[in-house]
Amino acid sequence: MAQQEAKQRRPSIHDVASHAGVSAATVSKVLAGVTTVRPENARRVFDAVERLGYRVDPLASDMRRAKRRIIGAIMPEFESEFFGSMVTELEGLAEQRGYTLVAASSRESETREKEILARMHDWRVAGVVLAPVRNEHGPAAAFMKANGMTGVLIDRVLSDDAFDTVSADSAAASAEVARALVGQGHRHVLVVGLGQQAATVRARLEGFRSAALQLAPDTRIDVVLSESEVEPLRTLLRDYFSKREAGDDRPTAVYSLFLKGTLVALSEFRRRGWHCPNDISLVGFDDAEWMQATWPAIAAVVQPVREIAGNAMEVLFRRIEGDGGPPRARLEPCKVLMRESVGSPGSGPHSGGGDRQ
Amino acid sequence: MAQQEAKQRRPSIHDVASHAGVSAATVSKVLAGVTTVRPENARRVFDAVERLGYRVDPLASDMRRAKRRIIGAIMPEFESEFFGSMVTELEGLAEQRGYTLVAASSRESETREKEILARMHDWRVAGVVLAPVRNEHGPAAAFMKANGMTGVLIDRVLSDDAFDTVSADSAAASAEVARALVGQGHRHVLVVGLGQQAATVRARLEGFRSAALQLAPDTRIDVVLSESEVEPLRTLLRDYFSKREAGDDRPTAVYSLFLKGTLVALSEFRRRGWHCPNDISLVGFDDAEWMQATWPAIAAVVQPVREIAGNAMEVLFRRIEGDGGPPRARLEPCKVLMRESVGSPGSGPHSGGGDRQ
DNA sequence: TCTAACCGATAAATCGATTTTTCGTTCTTG
DNA sequence: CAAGAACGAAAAATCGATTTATCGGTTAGA
Repeated sequence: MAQQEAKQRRPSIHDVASHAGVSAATVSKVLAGVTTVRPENARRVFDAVERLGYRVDPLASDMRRAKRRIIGAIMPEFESEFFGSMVTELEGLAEQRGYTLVAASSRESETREKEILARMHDWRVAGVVLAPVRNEHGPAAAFMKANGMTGVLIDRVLSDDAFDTVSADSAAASAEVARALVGQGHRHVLVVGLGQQAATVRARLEGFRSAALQLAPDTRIDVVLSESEVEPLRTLLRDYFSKREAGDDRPTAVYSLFLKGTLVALSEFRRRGWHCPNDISLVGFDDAEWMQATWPAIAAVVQPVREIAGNAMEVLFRRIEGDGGPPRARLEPCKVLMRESVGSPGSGPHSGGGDRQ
Repeated sequence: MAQQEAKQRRPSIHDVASHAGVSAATVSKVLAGVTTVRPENARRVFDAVERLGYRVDPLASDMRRAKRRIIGAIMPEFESEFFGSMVTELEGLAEQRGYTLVAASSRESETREKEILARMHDWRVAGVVLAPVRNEHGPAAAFMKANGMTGVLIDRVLSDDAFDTVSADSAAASAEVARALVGQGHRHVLVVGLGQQAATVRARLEGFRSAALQLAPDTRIDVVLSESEVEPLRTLLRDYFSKREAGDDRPTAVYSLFLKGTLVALSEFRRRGWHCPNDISLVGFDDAEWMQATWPAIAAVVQPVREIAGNAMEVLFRRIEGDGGPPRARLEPCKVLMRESVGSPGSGPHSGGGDRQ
């Protein structure tokens, strides 16, 4: 039933109206759940809807209202598990409230980020969930501000004076990593990161540093940051290890502040024939499915994707519904999974590839 | 300049018209590039557009035309690199042609897949790129057919009598994997897969089997398939290995037909203390960034994401523009990257964890 | 000279809904 | 019993564009 001839024009609200013998306005009201309609007419409308297989055209529907039921989501990339599941979550939450999510990737470019935002503004989206490439002070957030758009900033942000922010509590997680490493006896740790993501990198670095130094003031913390690209980081890391190896004072552990850094560190270990955790320990910010399948399993900070997405959507819809309170910065706690890639620095440097496990 | 008062109603085409001293129709024509407008008027329109910061409302614009400039994309998940970059590519291609991409995740559920499709039909999208959960014969494709939607099916499909299909040439790639493994001396290989994805799983399995048997007719090929979920596969695999280990006839190599299978196999190796490639070799369908950073690096079949996306969009737009030719099934060649996880079965079974490299 | 074709532009219809206004009944109530 | 409130539904306005029909004014051809 309700099987219409394919390829045909879909029935409009007027078709339903004439089939039910009422006006289009009445159909609209019935479907919106207005109670001031005679039951008899409501029934006939429902019948006609059923018979014609009618469904409201969201485009036409949104046309008439001030706020359209579309949410925009801008992520720096779609290729990682973190942003992938973030989009999945956001889409589900938007759908729950009858909104459509339009997601776009800024591909780690602030220029593109702003263009996408302009296009979403053209669509007159009700709200935007923006995961900025760098931080909350970029051109995209400025654009949103200048055009009075409503939105939430997530992930690589700390706090903002115009928008709500939701992100992982990087500092606390990093402090926990520091406690774990220092607790295992590590006193010389290398931290690697990407300077571009200034907002969170600083929080992660300082969280780690202060916790480590508090527990063991003699801890030596080296830092290798690449400005904006991942590849330069590989070179910097290579140089760093070469120098340290020559001077025989290489770190006993590496803490990567972002996923690609973990991969770069791992492959640099490979190149040098170092094995985790005997030759060096490794912890990375951001978990991934493969990390528990490889040997050794890689220790990682797990970001609370569901919580971030859920909170972002909640606060966003509050704003859409007119909440005018001051913007709030929310931090969600992470989980730190200490896996086999972390051990005591016992075996000492240059221990070679002998025994594992 | 063009900096309007924030939060204010955006200028409509009528605002531009009155500022330029012409009618809305003229503005529309000028912006559409119609040449039958007096240059003087065109200039005034452009001036007004500039002054007001006017941009066409895509919603209102699409309202009036039969085909809306929206493309729907449905992927089984967003969490993997493959589908993540697929969405990125599709989005870029849609944007290039002035279309907006609305992506949704079916979360590996055929029910959800159909619901999403129905919603996209409500939006009257111009076309759909569907990566079905199972294959081209599912309810989603049937829905598209019944409603006369235009679309392309990608990835887990072979060919269809109603829609164009674009996918990786799984069979050829699997044959190449077979040649590589047999060439290295493997004569007992386990193939693991997910039965749900019938379309491609069969192609991959048969491609592998026929090539292997052709080269070495005595090759023994075991198959472990889980019907639809990943977790059962873990159990099946565990049972399989236990039995084979007891009988002292375990395979010397594993070929996983999909990414999660590779992860399951890897962690099962971990559990048993088997190391690649000394104790067992491993090749997986689907590449991932981490596979070249771990030790050993994991051999994998790389699917041509860009080519698949590019072709899908090209054929889709051809259909949107009215091409009525018979549907075509397109196969894009894969690359096979043989990495360290594959070696000769020399060390023999139960070789233990001694020497690596 | 009169009509036909042509030009450029405007008015009006249209897309498919929602929302406001108007209007005819029926029900209260003084 | 008449005035007014209440009710339910239809008519009309609206959202912001595109497209078609129309129209006045030239110019060309018969």
